[in-house]
Amino acid sequence: MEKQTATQVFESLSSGIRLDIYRLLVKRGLEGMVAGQIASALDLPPNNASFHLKGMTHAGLVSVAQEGRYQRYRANLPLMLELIAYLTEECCAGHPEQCAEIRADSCCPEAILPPITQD
Amino acid sequence: MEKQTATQVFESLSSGIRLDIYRLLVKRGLEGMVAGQIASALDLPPNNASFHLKGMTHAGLVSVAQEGRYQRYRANLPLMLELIAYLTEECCAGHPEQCAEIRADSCCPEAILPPITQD
DNA sequence: TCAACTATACAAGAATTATTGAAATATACA
DNA sequence: TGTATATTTCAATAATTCTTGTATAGTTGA
Repeated sequence: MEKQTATQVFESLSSGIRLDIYRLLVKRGLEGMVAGQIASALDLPPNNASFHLKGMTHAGLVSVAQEGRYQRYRANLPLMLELIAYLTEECCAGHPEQCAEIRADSCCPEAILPPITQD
Repeated sequence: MEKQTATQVFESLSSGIRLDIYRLLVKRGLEGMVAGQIASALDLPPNNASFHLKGMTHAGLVSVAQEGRYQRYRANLPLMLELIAYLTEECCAGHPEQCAEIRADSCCPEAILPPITQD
């Protein structure tokens, strides 16, 4: 993954509005939502929702498909998986035993580890 | 996880410099790096590195421990795991069969799925 | 074609963030 | 105590992003 792709995705999710949009779309899965639905679900002016959706689309975080006069948006879950891989690339290089258990648990987001202790 | 925590983490990673810092620290694992090392590794003015590290620390993305006159920074990996759980909360609600395979593969970041097809 | 509807594009001001240089704080060591 | 080192804080400017209102483009169905 290119660094610019990663920063664009993170920039997209750094706004409360865009984070709400993304999580809403993740919940909807393959069904997705059309722009107007998103705007009214989150009580946003349609042009503001459109502004944020444009940025998210450009970052690849959501996809858009035209349906007549509607625009249907869907979350791009695979991109999130690529992003996680990018972040943990070469994790704990040189000391694989350190992060073995961390990466193992990262396979099950439900299992949250306690914070790293500071020596 | 609180929404504000999530947006702060994403905001932290939305800058190329901070993303570089985070990935550098992930590679170092528990060993971490002191501020000066980080600045010279990334060819940054020390005060600029400090500026970004402060924000990342406030977001919880990195932790800091004093070692004499040095400040040692470490990546907070568990927070990233919480974040992933937060993002995929109620994923594909109502149609669990849709995302079953996606979530299964999310357990192994190496396996990247093709983009979601748009109907 | 016309009117209603959906959505995006554009422009302007407010607000936020980034970068740099200079100064300050704190620790280490002779 | 005095000097050097490590890091942070502060101030000022530059750059970017957010929000709102208005205008434009495309689609639908009478």
